[in-house]
Amino acid sequence: MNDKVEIMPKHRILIVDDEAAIRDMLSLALESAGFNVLLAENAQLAHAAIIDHQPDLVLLDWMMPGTTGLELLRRLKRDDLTAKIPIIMLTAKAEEDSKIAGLDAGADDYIPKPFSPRELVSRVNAVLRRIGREALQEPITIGELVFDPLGHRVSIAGESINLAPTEFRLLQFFLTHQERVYSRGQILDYVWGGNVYLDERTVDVHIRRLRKAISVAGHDNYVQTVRGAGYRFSGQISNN
Amino acid sequence: MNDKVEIMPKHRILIVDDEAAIRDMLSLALESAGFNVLLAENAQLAHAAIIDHQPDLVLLDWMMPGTTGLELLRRLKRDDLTAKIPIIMLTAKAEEDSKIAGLDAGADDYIPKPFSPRELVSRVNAVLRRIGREALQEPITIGELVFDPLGHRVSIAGESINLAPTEFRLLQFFLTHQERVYSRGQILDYVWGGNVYLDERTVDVHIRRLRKAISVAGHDNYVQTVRGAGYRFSGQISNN
DNA sequence: TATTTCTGTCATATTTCTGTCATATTGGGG
DNA sequence: CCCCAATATGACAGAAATATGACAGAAATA
Repeated sequence: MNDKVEIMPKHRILIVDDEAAIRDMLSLALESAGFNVLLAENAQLAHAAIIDHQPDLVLLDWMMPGTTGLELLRRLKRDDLTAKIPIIMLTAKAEEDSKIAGLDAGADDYIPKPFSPRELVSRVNAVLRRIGREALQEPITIGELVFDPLGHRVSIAGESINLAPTEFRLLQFFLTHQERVYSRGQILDYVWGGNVYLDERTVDVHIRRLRKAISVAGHDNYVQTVRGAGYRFSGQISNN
Repeated sequence: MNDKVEIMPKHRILIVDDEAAIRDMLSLALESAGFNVLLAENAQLAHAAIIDHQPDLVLLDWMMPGTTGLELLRRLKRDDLTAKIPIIMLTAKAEEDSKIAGLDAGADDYIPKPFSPRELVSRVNAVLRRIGREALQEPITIGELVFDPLGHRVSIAGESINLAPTEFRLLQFFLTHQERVYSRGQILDYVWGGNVYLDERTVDVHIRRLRKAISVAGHDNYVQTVRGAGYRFSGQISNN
Protein backbone atom coordinates (compact mmCIF):
# COMPACT_ATOMS: atom_id res chain seq x y z
CA MET A 1 0.00 0.00 0.00
CA ASN A 2 2.91 2.33 0.46
CA ASP A 3 5.03 1.35 -2.45
CA LYS A 4 2.27 1.79 -4.88
CA VAL A 5 3.15 4.22 -7.62
CA GLU A 6 0.46 6.66 -7.02
CA ILE A 7 -0.30 10.10 -8.26
CA MET A 8 0.57 11.78 -5.05
CA PRO A 9 1.30 15.45 -5.31
CA LYS A 10 4.79 16.03 -3.97
CA HIS A 11 5.03 17.62 -0.59
CA ARG A 12 6.42 21.13 -0.61
CA ILE A 13 9.11 21.74 1.91
CA LEU A 14 10.43 25.18 2.70
CA ILE A 15 14.00 25.38 3.89
CA VAL A 16 14.92 28.44 5.88
CA ASP A 17 18.60 28.88 6.57
CA ASP A 18 21.01 31.72 6.08
CA GLU A 19 23.88 29.53 4.99
CA ALA A 20 23.80 28.62 1.34
CA ALA A 21 25.82 25.46 1.89
CA ILE A 22 23.28 24.11 4.32
CA ARG A 23 20.40 25.06 2.09
CA ASP A 24 22.03 23.15 -0.75
CA MET A 25 22.69 20.12 1.30
CA LEU A 26 19.18 19.97 2.67
CA SER A 27 17.67 20.72 -0.65
CA LEU A 28 19.58 17.94 -2.34
CA ALA A 29 18.66 15.42 0.26
CA LEU A 30 15.00 16.33 0.13
CA GLU A 31 14.75 16.60 -3.62
CA SER A 32 16.26 13.23 -4.08
CA ALA A 33 13.75 11.91 -1.61
CA GLY A 34 10.99 13.22 -3.84
CA PHE A 35 10.02 16.48 -2.25
CA ASN A 36 9.47 19.83 -3.84
CA VAL A 37 11.85 22.24 -2.22
CA LEU A 38 11.49 25.94 -1.64
CA LEU A 39 14.29 28.04 -0.22
CA ALA A 40 14.51 31.15 1.87
CA GLU A 41 17.55 32.71 3.36
CA ASN A 42 16.02 34.81 6.05
CA ALA A 43 12.91 35.07 8.14
CA GLN A 44 11.32 37.82 6.08
CA LEU A 45 11.59 35.93 2.83
CA ALA A 46 10.51 32.81 4.59
CA HIS A 47 7.40 34.43 5.90
CA ALA A 48 6.49 35.71 2.46
CA ALA A 49 7.14 32.32 0.92
CA ILE A 50 4.97 30.63 3.48
CA ILE A 51 2.08 32.95 2.82
CA ASP A 52 2.51 32.62 -0.93
CA HIS A 53 3.17 28.95 -1.33
CA GLN A 54 1.66 27.36 1.73
CA PRO A 55 4.36 24.71 2.06
CA ASP A 56 3.51 21.41 3.70
CA LEU A 57 6.39 21.65 6.10
CA VAL A 58 9.06 24.13 7.09
CA LEU A 59 12.63 23.33 8.06
CA LEU A 60 13.75 26.22 10.15
CA ASP A 61 17.22 27.05 11.29
CA TRP A 62 17.35 28.09 14.88
CA MET A 63 20.07 30.64 14.58
CA MET A 64 19.78 33.27 11.93
CA PRO A 65 20.89 36.85 11.73
CA GLY A 66 18.05 39.29 12.18
CA THR A 67 14.77 37.64 13.07
CA THR A 68 15.75 34.32 14.53
CA GLY A 69 14.11 31.04 13.75
CA LEU A 70 12.43 31.03 17.10
CA GLU A 71 10.81 34.40 16.50
CA LEU A 72 9.57 33.31 13.13
CA LEU A 73 8.22 30.14 14.66
CA ARG A 74 6.29 32.16 17.20
CA ARG A 75 4.94 34.47 14.58
CA LEU A 76 3.76 31.57 12.47
CA LYS A 77 2.08 29.86 15.35
CA ARG A 78 0.30 33.02 16.34
CA ASP A 79 -1.39 33.39 12.98
CA ASP A 80 -4.25 31.01 12.37
CA LEU A 81 -3.45 30.86 8.72
CA THR A 82 -0.01 29.43 9.29
CA ALA A 83 -0.37 27.89 12.72
CA LYS A 84 -0.98 24.43 11.39
CA ILE A 85 2.02 24.19 9.14
CA PRO A 86 4.41 21.77 10.79
CA ILE A 87 7.82 23.13 11.65
CA ILE A 88 11.02 21.25 12.23
CA MET A 89 13.70 23.23 13.95
CA LEU A 90 17.36 22.75 13.10
CA THR A 91 19.89 23.69 15.65
CA ALA A 92 23.54 23.47 16.38
CA LYS A 93 22.95 23.95 20.04
CA ALA A 94 22.28 20.71 21.78
CA GLU A 95 21.01 22.66 24.73
CA GLU A 96 17.93 21.54 26.47
CA ASP A 97 16.80 25.11 26.73
CA SER A 98 16.38 25.64 23.07
CA LYS A 99 14.72 22.30 22.71
CA ILE A 100 12.18 23.09 25.32
CA ALA A 101 11.61 26.58 24.05
CA GLY A 102 11.20 25.23 20.53
CA LEU A 103 8.75 22.55 21.42
CA ASP A 104 6.98 25.00 23.63
CA ALA A 105 6.59 27.48 20.84
CA GLY A 106 5.06 24.73 18.79
CA ALA A 107 7.80 23.12 16.76
CA ASP A 108 6.87 19.61 15.70
CA ASP A 109 10.32 18.20 15.86
CA TYR A 110 13.77 19.27 16.57
CA ILE A 111 16.89 18.05 14.81
CA PRO A 112 20.28 18.77 16.30
CA LYS A 113 23.12 19.37 13.89
CA PRO A 114 24.92 17.56 12.61
CA PHE A 115 22.48 15.07 11.18
CA SER A 116 22.59 12.68 8.29
CA PRO A 117 20.52 13.26 5.19
CA ARG A 118 18.89 9.95 5.91
CA GLU A 119 17.91 10.99 9.39
CA LEU A 120 16.58 14.26 8.08
CA VAL A 121 14.42 12.64 5.46
CA SER A 122 13.10 10.09 7.84
CA ARG A 123 12.13 12.70 10.37
CA VAL A 124 10.49 14.86 7.78
CA ASN A 125 8.52 11.87 6.68
CA ALA A 126 7.64 11.02 10.24
CA VAL A 127 6.26 14.47 10.89
CA LEU A 128 4.33 14.49 7.64
CA ARG A 129 2.85 11.12 8.41
CA ARG A 130 1.82 12.22 11.84
CA ILE A 131 0.35 15.46 10.62
CA GLY A 132 -1.38 13.61 7.82
CA ARG A 133 -2.95 11.25 10.25
CA GLU A 134 -3.96 14.00 12.58
CA ALA A 135 -5.38 15.98 9.73
CA LEU A 136 -7.44 12.99 8.79
CA GLN A 137 -8.50 12.76 12.38
CA GLU A 138 -8.35 9.05 12.10
CA PRO A 139 -9.48 7.26 15.21
CA ILE A 140 -6.77 5.27 16.92
CA THR A 141 -7.61 1.81 18.14
CA ILE A 142 -5.81 -0.28 20.66
CA GLY A 143 -7.39 -3.39 22.04
CA GLU A 144 -11.02 -2.55 22.46
CA LEU A 145 -10.26 1.08 23.05
CA VAL A 146 -11.14 3.58 20.37
CA PHE A 147 -9.80 7.09 20.53
CA ASP A 148 -11.60 9.45 18.21
CA PRO A 149 -9.93 12.86 18.03
CA LEU A 150 -12.57 14.30 15.77
CA GLY A 151 -15.43 13.40 18.03
CA HIS A 152 -13.20 14.09 21.02
CA ARG A 153 -14.40 10.87 22.45
CA VAL A 154 -13.03 7.68 23.82
CA SER A 155 -14.79 4.39 24.08
CA ILE A 156 -14.00 0.88 25.15
CA ALA A 157 -15.97 -1.95 23.62
CA GLY A 158 -18.52 0.54 22.46
CA GLU A 159 -19.02 2.02 25.90
CA SER A 160 -18.19 5.69 25.99
CA ILE A 161 -15.57 6.69 28.54
CA ASN A 162 -15.49 9.98 30.32
CA LEU A 163 -12.12 11.68 30.46
CA ALA A 164 -11.19 15.02 31.95
CA PRO A 165 -9.34 17.34 29.56
CA THR A 166 -5.87 16.58 30.90
CA GLU A 167 -6.50 12.86 30.88
CA PHE A 168 -7.65 13.14 27.30
CA ARG A 169 -4.50 14.92 26.22
CA LEU A 170 -2.39 12.49 28.17
CA LEU A 171 -4.02 9.54 26.46
CA GLN A 172 -3.66 11.21 23.10
CA PHE A 173 0.00 11.79 23.76
CA PHE A 174 0.53 8.19 24.70
CA LEU A 175 -1.39 6.85 21.75
CA THR A 176 0.71 8.87 19.37
CA HIS A 177 3.94 8.02 21.16
CA GLN A 178 3.75 4.35 21.94
CA GLU A 179 6.48 1.92 22.83
CA ARG A 180 8.87 4.33 24.36
CA VAL A 181 9.52 5.66 27.80
CA TYR A 182 8.96 9.26 28.74
CA SER A 183 10.16 10.80 31.93
CA ARG A 184 7.76 12.76 34.07
CA GLY A 185 9.51 15.90 32.92
CA GLN A 186 9.01 15.07 29.29
CA ILE A 187 5.39 14.21 29.84
CA LEU A 188 4.86 17.54 31.54
CA ASP A 189 6.45 19.25 28.57
CA TYR A 190 4.44 17.45 25.98
CA VAL A 191 1.08 17.26 27.65
CA TRP A 192 1.02 20.38 29.74
CA GLY A 193 3.28 22.55 27.63
CA GLY A 194 6.85 23.52 28.22
CA ASN A 195 6.44 26.52 30.44
CA VAL A 196 4.52 25.11 33.33
CA TYR A 197 6.14 24.66 36.63
CA LEU A 198 4.55 21.72 38.29
CA ASP A 199 5.50 19.05 40.73
CA GLU A 200 6.56 15.99 38.79
CA ARG A 201 4.42 13.87 41.09
CA THR A 202 1.45 15.48 39.49
CA VAL A 203 2.09 13.25 36.52
CA ASP A 204 1.68 10.20 38.75
CA VAL A 205 -1.70 11.37 39.83
CA HIS A 206 -2.91 11.94 36.31
CA ILE A 207 -1.52 8.61 35.25
CA ARG A 208 -3.55 7.08 37.98
CA ARG A 209 -6.68 8.90 36.89
CA LEU A 210 -6.16 7.87 33.32
CA ARG A 211 -5.60 4.27 34.32
CA LYS A 212 -8.69 4.27 36.42
CA ALA A 213 -10.74 5.75 33.63
CA ILE A 214 -9.66 3.18 31.06
CA SER A 215 -9.41 0.28 33.44
CA VAL A 216 -12.41 -1.38 31.83
CA ALA A 217 -11.37 -4.77 30.55
CA GLY A 218 -7.81 -4.26 31.68
CA HIS A 219 -6.95 -1.48 29.31
CA ASP A 220 -5.04 0.23 32.08
CA ASN A 221 -2.31 -2.33 31.54
CA TYR A 222 -1.24 -0.43 28.48
CA VAL A 223 -0.05 2.39 30.67
CA GLN A 224 3.10 0.98 32.16
CA THR A 225 5.30 2.25 34.92
CA VAL A 226 8.99 2.08 34.24
CA ARG A 227 10.56 2.45 37.60
CA GLY A 228 13.35 4.96 37.65
CA ALA A 229 12.58 6.15 34.15
CA GLY A 230 8.99 7.24 33.71
CA TYR A 231 5.99 5.81 31.92
CA ARG A 232 5.41 3.97 28.71
CA PHE A 233 2.34 3.20 26.69
CA SER A 234 2.69 -0.13 25.01
CA GLY A 235 0.53 -2.49 23.09
CA GLN A 236 2.54 -5.40 24.38
CA ILE A 237 1.36 -5.82 27.87
CA SER A 238 4.29 -6.70 30.06
CA ASN A 239 4.05 -8.77 33.17
CA ASN A 240 5.51 -6.36 35.68
CA MET B 1 33.47 9.65 34.12
CA ASN B 2 33.86 10.15 30.40
CA ASP B 3 37.20 11.84 30.36
CA LYS B 4 38.79 8.95 32.06
CA VAL B 5 41.86 7.75 30.26
CA GLU B 6 40.54 4.59 28.90
CA ILE B 7 41.70 2.03 26.47
CA MET B 8 39.48 3.11 23.68
CA PRO B 9 40.04 1.07 20.58
CA LYS B 10 40.91 3.30 17.67
CA HIS B 11 38.35 3.70 14.95
CA ARG B 12 39.16 1.79 11.81
CA ILE B 13 38.76 3.76 8.61
CA LEU B 14 38.89 2.15 5.21
CA ILE B 15 40.11 4.31 2.36
CA VAL B 16 39.04 3.27 -1.10
CA ASP B 17 40.74 5.09 -3.94
CA ASP B 18 42.54 3.97 -7.04
CA GLU B 19 45.19 6.67 -6.89
CA ALA B 20 48.06 5.79 -4.60
CA ALA B 21 48.91 9.42 -4.02
CA ILE B 22 45.49 10.18 -2.67
CA ARG B 23 45.44 7.07 -0.52
CA ASP B 24 48.71 8.14 1.03
CA MET B 25 47.57 11.62 1.66
CA LEU B 26 44.34 10.53 3.30
CA SER B 27 45.99 7.83 5.25
CA LEU B 28 48.58 10.19 6.64
CA ALA B 29 45.97 12.71 7.69
CA LEU B 30 43.83 10.12 9.38
CA GLU B 31 46.63 8.25 11.08
CA SER B 32 47.99 11.39 12.59
CA ALA B 33 44.52 12.10 13.85
CA GLY B 34 44.61 8.80 15.68
CA PHE B 35 42.71 6.48 13.40
CA ASN B 36 43.61 3.04 12.24
CA VAL B 37 43.71 3.09 8.50
CA LEU B 38 42.99 0.33 6.02
CA LEU B 39 43.52 0.76 2.30
CA ALA B 40 41.94 -0.64 -0.81
CA GLU B 41 42.58 0.35 -4.37
CA ASN B 42 39.46 -0.91 -6.01
CA ALA B 43 35.92 -1.86 -5.25
CA GLN B 44 36.54 -5.61 -5.14
CA LEU B 45 39.32 -5.35 -2.63
CA ALA B 46 37.34 -2.82 -0.69
CA HIS B 47 34.37 -5.11 -0.44
CA ALA B 48 36.54 -7.94 0.81
CA ALA B 49 38.22 -5.66 3.34
CA ILE B 50 34.90 -4.44 4.61
CA ILE B 51 33.64 -7.95 5.16
CA ASP B 52 36.87 -9.00 6.80
CA HIS B 53 37.67 -6.07 8.98
CA GLN B 54 34.33 -4.37 9.58
CA PRO B 55 35.71 -0.85 9.51
CA ASP B 56 33.96 1.87 11.45
CA LEU B 57 33.79 4.14 8.45
CA VAL B 58 34.57 4.03 4.76
CA LEU B 59 35.98 6.84 2.65
CA LEU B 60 34.96 6.04 -0.84
CA ASP B 61 36.15 7.65 -4.01
CA TRP B 62 33.42 8.37 -6.43
CA MET B 63 35.31 7.72 -9.63
CA MET B 64 37.18 4.51 -9.96
CA PRO B 65 37.94 2.26 -12.85
CA GLY B 66 35.84 -0.87 -12.92
CA THR B 67 33.14 -0.92 -10.28
CA THR B 68 32.57 2.67 -9.36
CA GLY B 69 32.24 4.02 -5.89
CA LEU B 70 28.55 4.51 -6.34
CA GLU B 71 28.01 0.89 -7.26
CA LEU B 72 29.96 -0.26 -4.26
CA LEU B 73 27.98 2.08 -2.08
CA ARG B 74 24.73 0.63 -3.35
CA ARG B 75 25.96 -2.88 -2.82
CA LEU B 76 27.00 -2.14 0.74
CA LYS B 77 23.72 -0.52 1.59
CA ARG B 78 21.80 -3.43 0.19
CA ASP B 79 23.44 -5.96 2.48
CA ASP B 80 22.24 -5.88 6.08
CA LEU B 81 25.64 -6.81 7.32
CA THR B 82 27.26 -3.73 5.89
CA ALA B 83 24.33 -1.36 5.56
CA LYS B 84 25.09 0.41 8.79
CA ILE B 85 28.70 1.22 8.10
CA PRO B 86 28.86 4.92 7.45
CA ILE B 87 30.23 5.98 4.10
CA ILE B 88 31.74 9.28 3.11
CA MET B 89 31.96 9.83 -0.60
CA LEU B 90 34.88 11.70 -2.10
CA THR B 91 34.45 13.29 -5.42
CA ALA B 92 36.13 15.61 -7.82
CA LYS B 93 32.96 16.29 -9.67
CA ALA B 94 30.99 19.03 -8.13
CA GLU B 95 28.09 17.88 -10.21
CA GLU B 96 24.72 17.90 -8.70
CA ASP B 97 23.96 14.55 -10.16
CA SER B 98 26.59 12.68 -8.28
CA LYS B 99 25.71 14.45 -5.10
CA ILE B 100 22.12 13.51 -5.41
CA ALA B 101 22.82 9.96 -6.36
CA GLY B 102 25.25 9.58 -3.50
CA LEU B 103 22.98 10.94 -0.87
CA ASP B 104 20.17 9.00 -2.33
CA ALA B 105 22.06 5.75 -2.16
CA GLY B 106 22.75 6.35 1.48
CA ALA B 107 26.09 8.07 1.78
CA ASP B 108 26.45 9.81 5.11
CA ASP B 109 28.47 12.69 3.90
CA TYR B 110 30.01 13.94 0.79
CA ILE B 111 33.35 15.71 0.49
CA PRO B 112 34.21 17.43 -2.75
CA LYS B 113 37.84 17.47 -3.78
CA PRO B 114 39.97 19.29 -3.14
CA PHE B 115 39.68 19.40 0.62
CA SER B 116 42.05 20.05 3.45
CA PRO B 117 43.17 17.23 5.74
CA ARG B 118 41.71 19.15 8.60
CA GLU B 119 38.34 19.35 6.99
CA LEU B 120 38.50 15.68 6.20
CA VAL B 121 39.28 14.73 9.77
CA SER B 122 36.62 16.96 11.17
CA ARG B 123 33.97 15.54 8.89
CA VAL B 124 35.02 12.02 9.66
CA ASN B 125 34.73 12.83 13.32
CA ALA B 126 31.37 14.45 12.84
CA VAL B 127 29.99 11.41 11.11
CA LEU B 128 31.38 9.06 13.72
CA ARG B 129 29.88 11.12 16.50
CA ARG B 130 26.56 11.17 14.83
CA ILE B 131 26.54 7.49 14.15
CA GLY B 132 27.55 6.86 17.72
CA ARG B 133 24.65 8.92 18.93
CA GLU B 134 22.19 7.20 16.67
CA ALA B 135 23.55 3.82 17.61
CA LEU B 136 22.84 4.54 21.25
CA GLN B 137 19.17 4.70 20.44
CA GLU B 138 18.98 1.49 18.53
CA PRO B 139 17.94 -1.80 19.99
CA ILE B 140 20.75 -4.24 20.62
CA THR B 141 20.19 -7.91 19.96
CA ILE B 142 22.15 -10.81 21.28
CA GLY B 143 20.84 -14.30 20.92
CA GLU B 144 17.14 -14.03 21.55
CA LEU B 145 17.59 -11.07 23.82
CA VAL B 146 16.54 -7.65 22.65
CA PHE B 147 17.56 -4.57 24.53
CA ASP B 148 15.56 -1.50 23.57
CA PRO B 149 16.95 1.72 25.05
CA LEU B 150 14.12 3.97 23.89
CA GLY B 151 11.42 1.72 25.16
CA HIS B 152 13.57 1.03 28.19
CA ARG B 153 12.65 -2.55 27.80
CA VAL B 154 14.35 -5.91 27.58
CA SER B 155 12.82 -9.00 26.12
CA ILE B 156 13.88 -12.52 25.42
CA ALA B 157 12.16 -14.39 22.64
CA GLY B 158 9.44 -11.80 22.68
CA GLU B 159 8.76 -12.14 26.38
CA SER B 160 9.28 -8.93 28.26
CA ILE B 161 11.81 -9.20 31.09
CA ASN B 162 11.60 -7.17 34.24
CA LEU B 163 14.83 -5.53 35.30
CA ALA B 164 15.43 -3.23 38.23
CA PRO B 165 17.08 0.08 37.31
CA THR B 166 20.57 -0.97 38.30
CA GLU B 167 20.30 -4.27 36.50
CA PHE B 168 19.14 -2.42 33.45
CA ARG B 169 22.12 -0.10 33.51
CA LEU B 170 24.44 -3.01 34.13
CA LEU B 171 23.11 -4.90 31.16
CA GLN B 172 23.33 -1.81 29.03
CA PHE B 173 26.92 -1.36 30.05
CA PHE B 174 27.76 -4.93 29.19
CA LEU B 175 25.99 -4.82 25.86
CA THR B 176 27.93 -1.76 24.85
CA HIS B 177 31.20 -3.14 26.19
CA GLN B 178 31.27 -6.74 25.13
CA GLU B 179 34.20 -9.12 24.90
CA ARG B 180 36.27 -7.45 27.54
CA VAL B 181 36.89 -8.05 31.20
CA TYR B 182 36.03 -5.35 33.69
CA SER B 183 37.08 -5.35 37.30
CA ARG B 184 34.48 -4.81 39.97
CA GLY B 185 35.92 -1.36 40.53
CA GLN B 186 35.53 -0.43 36.90
CA ILE B 187 32.01 -1.74 36.81
CA LEU B 188 31.14 0.32 39.86
CA ASP B 189 32.55 3.37 38.15
CA TYR B 190 30.72 2.86 34.91
CA VAL B 191 27.40 1.65 36.15
CA TRP B 192 27.03 3.39 39.47
CA GLY B 193 29.00 6.51 38.67
CA GLY B 194 32.48 7.48 39.72
CA ASN B 195 31.85 8.91 43.13
CA VAL B 196 30.11 6.16 44.99
CA TYR B 197 31.76 4.30 47.75
CA LEU B 198 30.43 0.80 47.80
CA ASP B 199 31.60 -2.65 48.72
CA GLU B 200 32.94 -4.32 45.62
CA ARG B 201 31.01 -7.44 46.52
CA THR B 202 27.89 -5.48 45.71
CA VAL B 203 28.77 -5.99 42.09
CA ASP B 204 28.63 -9.74 42.56
CA VAL B 205 25.15 -9.50 43.89
CA HIS B 206 23.92 -7.41 41.00
CA ILE B 207 25.62 -9.72 38.55
CA ARG B 208 23.72 -12.51 40.12
CA ARG B 209 20.45 -10.63 39.88
CA LEU B 210 21.08 -9.81 36.28
CA ARG B 211 21.94 -13.40 35.47
CA LYS B 212 18.83 -14.60 37.16
CA ALA B 213 16.68 -12.13 35.31
CA ILE B 214 17.99 -13.07 31.90
CA SER B 215 18.44 -16.74 32.63
CA VAL B 216 15.58 -17.58 30.32
CA ALA B 217 16.89 -19.86 27.59
CA GLY B 218 20.40 -19.74 28.98
CA HIS B 219 21.08 -16.11 28.29
CA ASP B 220 22.81 -15.82 31.63
CA ASN B 221 25.76 -17.60 30.09
CA TYR B 222 26.69 -14.41 28.34
CA VAL B 223 27.68 -12.93 31.67
CA GLN B 224 30.93 -14.65 32.46
CA THR B 225 33.00 -14.68 35.59
CA VAL B 226 36.71 -14.23 35.14
CA ARG B 227 38.22 -15.45 38.31
CA GLY B 228 40.62 -13.00 39.85
CA ALA B 229 39.84 -10.32 37.30
CA GLY B 230 36.17 -9.45 37.16
CA TYR B 231 33.37 -10.05 34.69
CA ARG B 232 32.99 -10.18 30.99
CA PHE B 233 30.00 -10.13 28.69
CA SER B 234 30.59 -12.20 25.65
CA GLY B 235 28.51 -13.24 22.72
CA GLN B 236 30.56 -16.39 22.36
CA ILE B 237 29.38 -18.53 25.17
CA SER B 238 32.30 -20.37 26.71
CA ASN B 239 31.95 -23.35 28.97
CA ASN B 240 34.49 -22.61 31.68
C1' DT C 1 -24.08 33.38 41.21
C1' DA C 2 -24.62 28.52 42.32
C1' DT C 3 -23.03 24.13 41.10
C1' DT C 4 -20.30 20.87 39.17
C1' DT C 5 -16.08 19.28 37.45
C1' DC C 6 -11.27 19.45 37.24
C1' DT C 7 -6.47 20.03 39.03
C1' DG C 8 -2.53 20.22 41.65
C1' DT C 9 -0.62 19.09 46.09
C1' DC C 10 -0.08 16.67 50.15
C1' DA C 11 0.21 12.91 53.55
C1' DT C 12 0.23 8.18 53.74
C1' DA C 13 0.32 3.40 52.15
C1' DT C 14 2.47 0.14 49.27
C1' DT C 15 5.67 -1.71 46.36
C1' DT C 16 10.15 -2.40 44.69
C1' DC C 17 14.99 -1.88 44.94
C1' DT C 18 19.62 -2.00 47.05
C1' DG C 19 23.56 -2.73 49.71
C1' DT C 20 25.34 -5.74 53.16
C1' DC C 21 26.06 -9.75 55.62
C1' DA C 22 26.40 -14.66 56.73
C1' DT C 23 26.90 -18.89 54.59
C1' DA C 24 27.48 -22.14 50.79
C1' DT C 25 29.93 -23.40 46.74
C1' DT C 26 33.54 -23.49 43.48
C1' DG C 27 38.00 -23.58 41.25
C1' DG C 28 42.93 -24.12 41.29
C1' DG C 29 47.42 -24.48 43.14
C1' DG C 30 50.24 -27.32 45.89
C1' DC D 1 42.96 -34.72 46.93
C1' DC D 2 42.84 -31.00 50.21
C1' DC D 3 42.80 -26.28 51.43
C1' DC D 4 42.22 -21.53 50.64
C1' DA D 5 40.73 -17.70 48.41
C1' DA D 6 37.36 -16.11 45.28
C1' DT D 7 32.74 -16.20 43.96
C1' DA D 8 27.74 -17.42 44.37
C1' DT D 9 23.61 -17.38 46.90
C1' DG D 10 19.75 -16.32 49.99
C1' DA D 11 17.95 -13.38 53.32
C1' DC D 12 16.91 -8.95 55.19
C1' DA D 13 16.21 -4.34 56.63
C1' DG D 14 16.51 0.28 55.34
C1' DA D 15 15.91 3.34 51.38
C1' DA D 16 13.77 4.94 47.36
C1' DA D 17 10.14 5.19 44.13
C1' DT D 18 5.45 4.88 43.09
C1' DA D 19 0.37 4.44 44.12
C1' DT D 20 -3.51 6.05 46.43
C1' DG D 21 -7.09 8.79 48.72
C1' DA D 22 -8.44 13.12 50.25
C1' DC D 23 -8.98 17.99 49.82
C1' DA D 24 -9.21 22.76 48.68
C1' DG D 25 -8.90 26.12 45.28
C1' DA D 26 -9.56 27.01 40.22
C1' DA D 27 -12.06 26.65 36.19
C1' DA D 28 -15.88 25.58 33.60
C1' DT D 29 -20.94 25.24 33.31
C1' DA D 30 -25.47 26.20 34.24
